[in-house]
Amino acid sequence: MPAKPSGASSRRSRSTGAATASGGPPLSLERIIATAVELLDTQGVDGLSMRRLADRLGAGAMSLYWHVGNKEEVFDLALDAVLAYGPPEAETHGWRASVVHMLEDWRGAMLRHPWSAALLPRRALGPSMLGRLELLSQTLLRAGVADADLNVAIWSVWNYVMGATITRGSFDRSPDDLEAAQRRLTELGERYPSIDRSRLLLDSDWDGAFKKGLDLLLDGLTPKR
Amino acid sequence: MPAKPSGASSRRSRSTGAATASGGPPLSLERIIATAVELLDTQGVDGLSMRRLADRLGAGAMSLYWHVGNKEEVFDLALDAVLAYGPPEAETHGWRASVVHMLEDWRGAMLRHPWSAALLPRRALGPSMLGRLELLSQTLLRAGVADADLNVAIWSVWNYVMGATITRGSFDRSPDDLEAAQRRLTELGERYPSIDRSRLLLDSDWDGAFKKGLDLLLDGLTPKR
DNA sequence: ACCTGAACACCGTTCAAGT
DNA sequence: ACCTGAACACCGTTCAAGT
Repeated sequence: MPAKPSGASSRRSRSTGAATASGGPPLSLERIIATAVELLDTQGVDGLSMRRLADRLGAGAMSLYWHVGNKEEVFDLALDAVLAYGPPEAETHGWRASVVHMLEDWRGAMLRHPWSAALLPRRALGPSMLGRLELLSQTLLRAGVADADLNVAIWSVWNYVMGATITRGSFDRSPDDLEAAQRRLTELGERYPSIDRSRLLLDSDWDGAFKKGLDLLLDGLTPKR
Repeated sequence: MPAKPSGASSRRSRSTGAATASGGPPLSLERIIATAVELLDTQGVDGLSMRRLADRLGAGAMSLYWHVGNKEEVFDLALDAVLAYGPPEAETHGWRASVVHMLEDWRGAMLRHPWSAALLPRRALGPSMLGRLELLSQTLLRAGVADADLNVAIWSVWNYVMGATITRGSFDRSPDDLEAAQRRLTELGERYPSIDRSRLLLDSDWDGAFKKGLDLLLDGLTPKR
């Protein structure tokens, strides 16, 4: 069994490269991950199979296993790629702005790649999320959160973003679907009068609610001045 | 194609029943769901296959499809079974106690069946969750929440419970695993000094944090008297 | 009414082999 | 160093058939 790079080193293949059977560009970790993300975005989690991924890359079905240990690693790498964070170019003023920026960017990334939110809790934390956690941690300390309260504060924020985004994503089906669901609720009639009446499934300002709740949460977690 | 019950009617097979090939009790929706939950609890989401489920029931591989449309329906039914809610026998005093009771019961159910939290956002809302939402809705109204604020309040609570439980469940690996993860963090050294120092992955009082955060949230959502 | 096996179109992964 | 096909042990589901 030859030594495999197994995902760590992704040196680009130098020279012209014999390339793949169908004449496409040669395989590389970057290309594999980029195509995996593409496939996940368009076909969903169940749409990603090693065989389909290889096919899309113009490669033989088993070629991927040279670059990658197994399918789980593909998920980990795609997830980490999608969650990468480069802090804003412009100087943000104040700890609050930088926390909010990071969290909204995180949420945005998960909504742009709807498979990611559901996947994130099931995988180990990759560098992208560790980086975000580190930034969050440092910024909260800078904001005056006591050492003893730090972990609770971090997890509260984390939970808030995860809960809001997962829910929002799951109700982000087509308007027709939502209408149908709400109609089903109405048919069930007397069984669920209150949530039927409030049109719970339809009238929800997700973005506004997110911002508002986040403000409340940060107020609560942070020492009052 | 004969008319199938397709999950709605679950009338029990009367008479002794020819039973299954291996002589076990006859199939029924109840038995199928109960065994599915068992399998999910012991083997996880990936451990549930239609073939394995049938096998465990002492039935031929394809017998399930008489009782159930497809695998997704098995998930829906197992999820709904696990999330059923019977309000407490004893009279609870006050809206707050009854909200807290329902939410902690919900959280408890998801933690007892670790596959359920991750699955819930991906499936349509079943009767069990609709019932809980209805109860929550009515109770919040009783607590004085204005009609216009109701949906935001409901989703805030929902998001809170989901976020907290999914995260908690995902970090509920063996202590050894957690130690290893935290050690890996330490090795990465200067990269994540703050979360390494706070032992973020290890020192987390999940249950305490949940209760505290829920109290804060309910205070914030409910009109101050 | 309920259960069944054969068959189809897929999977992930190992392995020995090619260049 | 990198890519490949054959093969293995699985999947979910359809269908025609059994009782």
